[in-house]
Amino acid sequence: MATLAEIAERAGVSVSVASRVLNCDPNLRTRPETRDRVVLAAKELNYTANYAGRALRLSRSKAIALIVPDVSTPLFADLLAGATDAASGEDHTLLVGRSERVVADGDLLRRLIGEGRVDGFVLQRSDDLSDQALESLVANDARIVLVASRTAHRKGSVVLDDVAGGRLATEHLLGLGHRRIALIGGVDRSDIARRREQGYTEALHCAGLRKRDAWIRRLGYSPDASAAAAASLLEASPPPTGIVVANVNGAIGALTAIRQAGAEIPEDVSVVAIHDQWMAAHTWPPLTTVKMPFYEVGFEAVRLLLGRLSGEPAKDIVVSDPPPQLVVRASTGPPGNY
Amino acid sequence: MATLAEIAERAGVSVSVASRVLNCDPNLRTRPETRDRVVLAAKELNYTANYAGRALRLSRSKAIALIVPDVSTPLFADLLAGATDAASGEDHTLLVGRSERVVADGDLLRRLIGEGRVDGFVLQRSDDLSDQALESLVANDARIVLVASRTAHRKGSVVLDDVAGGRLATEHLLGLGHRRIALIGGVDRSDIARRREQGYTEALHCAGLRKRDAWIRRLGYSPDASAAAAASLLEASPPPTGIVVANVNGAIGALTAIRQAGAEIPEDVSVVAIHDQWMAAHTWPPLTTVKMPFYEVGFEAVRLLLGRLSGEPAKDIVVSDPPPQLVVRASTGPPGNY
DNA sequence: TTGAAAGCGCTAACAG
DNA sequence: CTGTTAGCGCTTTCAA
Repeated sequence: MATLAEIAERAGVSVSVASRVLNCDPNLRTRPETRDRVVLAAKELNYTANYAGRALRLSRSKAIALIVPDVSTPLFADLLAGATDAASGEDHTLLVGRSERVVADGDLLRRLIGEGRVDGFVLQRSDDLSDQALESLVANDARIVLVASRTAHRKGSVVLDDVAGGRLATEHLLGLGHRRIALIGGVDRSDIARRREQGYTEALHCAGLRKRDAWIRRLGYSPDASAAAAASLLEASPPPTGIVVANVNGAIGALTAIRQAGAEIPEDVSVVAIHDQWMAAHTWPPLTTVKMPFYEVGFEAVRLLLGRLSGEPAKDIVVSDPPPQLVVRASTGPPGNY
Repeated sequence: MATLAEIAERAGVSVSVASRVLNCDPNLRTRPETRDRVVLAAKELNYTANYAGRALRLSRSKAIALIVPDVSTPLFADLLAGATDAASGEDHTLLVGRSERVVADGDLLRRLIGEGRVDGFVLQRSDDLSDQALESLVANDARIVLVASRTAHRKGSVVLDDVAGGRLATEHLLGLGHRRIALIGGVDRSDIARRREQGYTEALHCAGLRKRDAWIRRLGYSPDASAAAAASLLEASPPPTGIVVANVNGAIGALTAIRQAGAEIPEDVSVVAIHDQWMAAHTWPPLTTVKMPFYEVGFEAVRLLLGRLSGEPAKDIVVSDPPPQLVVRASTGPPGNY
């Protein structure tokens, strides 16, 4: 590749002028003609600035990493797309990492930053990371932004409007006439799960209902955990006629378990899930969901991170635009009569 | 972070010695004691080599990119895991890109290399890229390795044993007693699809059967395309009693379409898919699949790329270890009697 | 056995 | 308006 020196030579100027022209240095005063020569030379030689040279000089790698617990869910694709778009919009590259590594190797993050490979991180917490471990991992580091979940003592996060999501899912069931509505939530320590449950509770209250422990399960978001939860809910007496599952992937497992237990969906029990993904249209029956703006979360998270890296103050963001949206398919219907 | 100069100073040696010690330079002869002092100093200061400095000096970024058409399928997770493991095993970082970009911006790849952001690419072809476009994209560039598919005129690829996969899926149905076996394949120009179809054909031949065009659909791997294909297959006369779907995601769509058409699985028609993913255990009925070693493909691909980058000759690899493996679930059974 | 020094490509402070 | 130059952190050649 062409170097800056070559451009400068060809344009008959010094490297510093070339550099400043190509970087659009605002307080560079140059006669248009020299400017044009530089631009032309750069184009002719197909110049692109060398990354390492710039990084070394600026001590900024212009790369950030997105660390997630699970890339095997289509939800991740949305997050990644948002993050990638925001990153490349600001001329940054995005690395993807899996959080098991990070958990196994406590100061991996700090080391990656130390090496100068990346300038910062967007981190999606893994559910098996304790609050304490998380806090110590992120400390008060401005170079780490938390995504989807947040912590009590630290600003710098982007989350969904989980309360609204939980409320919307529950209200849908309520609107269909359900009164015995169960919740398959996440594990206790997940703040996401707590917020979705709060939405569920609020919706119930607004309808003059109270939440009943017998209809609540908190086993986590995996298909298997939710399957187990669903099976046990069907044995409650009376059993619920509708179930809010706090995560699509869990709901997919729940569907299987319900059918294996011999119940019909939605005749015997309706199921609505929070989050939408393509597979939801291909379950049997197709799953009613609440679509959450996860792309936007990814997008905002890298915006926030990049902002912080250039000195903006810390803040916590709740993405509420677009708002959670109900996608009605066939897994929900009016309650049966038993 | 500590710099090499700081380490050198603390150890009372020159930077060059420090560098050579820390890089385990084989033809460096140093007395153990100096060596130890350097190592100790590095440990005390928690030294990690600065990335940009090294990259600039070596003109090697030690980063490679994995470019894929679709991150929204769990299959991608396997590929990524394999690629990541191989990359970090050789002290490289992995970037992830989506191929739409690459297609939209023809010389993105070359530019990324030019900038020195990455040393090379593992590229998974998108089906809507024509053979010609692909060839011109990768040319004979040693810094690009193709994954999952390959081209006629160029070495440097890692693919699955698709023929074996297609054969195994078909033999499974044959073994259950099916004689009218259909194929929902990929689009014509996909070499993956062609190989899987070849496996299908071979298995049929071995059983003394011939493939019939009326039982073959080549619409692509998406759930919707396969759904349409499945629906149309059910209207063939006579209809097939078993269907091999060349991709899990397609099969998930096919299942839906078949049920919507009112047919029972596997009583009326059995379905087996190539590739396995967690969702297959949660379809209804749970889907019988042929698990392919996609993690290994990712792994081998970056190995191959890294090898090529350090001068090894080009080659094409077919990953056949572990071999395709049948995962019997509930979507296949003996043919019904109609 | 070890050290000095050049130079990778870039930006920016400073000098003209 | 433009040029000179130092220096970011590293590796490696060459000399001692």
